[in-house]
Parts: sequence; structure tokens; C-alpha cells
Amino acid sequence: MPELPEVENLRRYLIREGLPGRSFASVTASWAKTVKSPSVEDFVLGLRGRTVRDVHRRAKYLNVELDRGSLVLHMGMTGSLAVRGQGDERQRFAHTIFDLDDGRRIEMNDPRKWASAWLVDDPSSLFEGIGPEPFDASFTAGVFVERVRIKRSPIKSVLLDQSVLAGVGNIYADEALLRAGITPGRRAHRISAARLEALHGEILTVLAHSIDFIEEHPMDDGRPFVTDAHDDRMAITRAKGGSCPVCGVAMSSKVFGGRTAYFCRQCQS
DNA sequence: CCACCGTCCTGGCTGC
DNA sequence: TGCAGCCAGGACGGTG
Repeated sequence: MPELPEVENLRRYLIREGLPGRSFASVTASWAKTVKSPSVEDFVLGLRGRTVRDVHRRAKYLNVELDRGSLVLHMGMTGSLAVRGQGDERQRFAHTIFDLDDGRRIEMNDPRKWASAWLVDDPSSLFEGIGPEPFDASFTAGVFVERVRIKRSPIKSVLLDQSVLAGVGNIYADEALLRAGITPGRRAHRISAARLEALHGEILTVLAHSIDFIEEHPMDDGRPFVTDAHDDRMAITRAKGGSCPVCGVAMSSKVFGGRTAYFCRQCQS
């Protein structure tokens, strides 16, 4: 499940692979629903010949800046990117493929087909409702407290709300809440400023640690390993029978807004 | 206006 | 052992 750290590493990977300066020779989009705009035909035609200038990230979106406009990608739940050479076999779920002018190609492998792609003149409208980037200098603990405390939902749901804060998904939300000692069902507006300030710090710590960990553990072909929930950089085991990494009691789980939170009744309140 | 729930998908795990 | 059914979840649209 690509959250901010995974997408940030995809960005760095594309830069390392020398994508800036390359252009698209042709594009295949065999699962039409992946392309959100424009039409699949215009997406494919519009990308042909377009040159990549740079690769940026906003929240969980990759923004591939082109000589004109942007190719914006979101990996959904199971999407990943791989730069492949001419001799490499096509991956089983590579529904969207960007052929480059140097003979290589970028495959977007996406078993569950929840990934999205846009070709737009200006991506800013796509990012309009998204909250602050965690690593922006302006995203202080004070700003975080202010944005969170106006919400009445369980803190777990608030952390997943991309309009409050960009980039945190289910896995990192649980990790940060455990470290901050806050139980996921606690209503956001009833949490003290001091505890929220601590949570702000833990979110940054968890995200930064994961960005580094992924960068230090690439796959054989140089791709960043796209996590599953059981990766050993995670403190929490997301399965039945897991125990708290801090105190050892059995972990609890509960669904908030359709997403399962794993937490410790002893360490979190 | 805000909170919450259903929807999209399919691999892989659980449990009978 | 085999297989049916359930679970996972990011973002969005619809509903209450």
C-alpha cells in the first residue's frame, strides 16, 4: 500500500533511472479505468513525444512534469512502477506501459487496478483539497494541532483524511498512534495539545524512518521495495495473534471508517 | 457542512 | 487436501 514513503522512493527511483530528459515513444493503457482524464485515446496520443522534465511528489501522487503539462500517477493500493529493459518480460499486471525513447519502458504493475493516471495541463487543481506536506517547514506541531482539533472523528480517521495532512495511510497511522500512546478511537477534538504535538513528532519520525529504510533496501533491479504490511520496519504485526512491540500484550483491532486499526489497550489511551 | 458507508478489484489467506 | 468465501484498503461519490 503505497503511502508517502513508498511514493517518495518511487520518485527517487525514476530520477535515478534517468527519466528526466527522456521522452515517451508510445503508451499502452489496456485497463481504461486507470486513465481518469482525458480519454484513453487522448492520453495515449497526448503523451507521445512528450519529454520528461522532472519528477515531483505531492502527497501520494507522483507528478511527472513534462515539457508541456504533467503526467500524474497514483498507485492506489497495489500499484508499483518498474523501469524495464528490452529483454525483460512484461510483468503480469502491467496494464499501463510507458515506452521510452531509449528502448526502455516504465511498467505500472497493478493487480487490483486501483491505480490512476491523468494527463493535465496544470496539476494544481488535482491537488487542491490536499492538506500540508508533513516535511514542509511550515507544517509545525502547532499547525497540526490546529488542523486536527477541529475534527470530531476518531483520531485514526482524521490521520487518514488527506485534507488534514498529506501522505499518511492506514499502516503509518497505526504506527504513529502506538508511538504517541494515543488510542485510535479517541475523538480528535478531545485530545490535549501536548499529546497531539507528540503525535506530530511521531508521524514525522515514522515517515522519515520508512523513507530511509526503503531507500536502503532496494530490490535486485534497483526498484524500491513496495511494502506489504508485514515488512520488518513496522513495529506492528497486522495479523491475528500479534502482540504489542512495547509491552507484549495481545494487540487489539477495531474498524474505523472501514479501515482496520491495530492498537494496544495497555500502551494507548 | 460534516461524518460515514459503499464502491472499485483480485491475490492470497482462513477456515470448514 | 481442496476450495469457497472473505479480507485488504486509497479516494471518491452518495447518503444521512
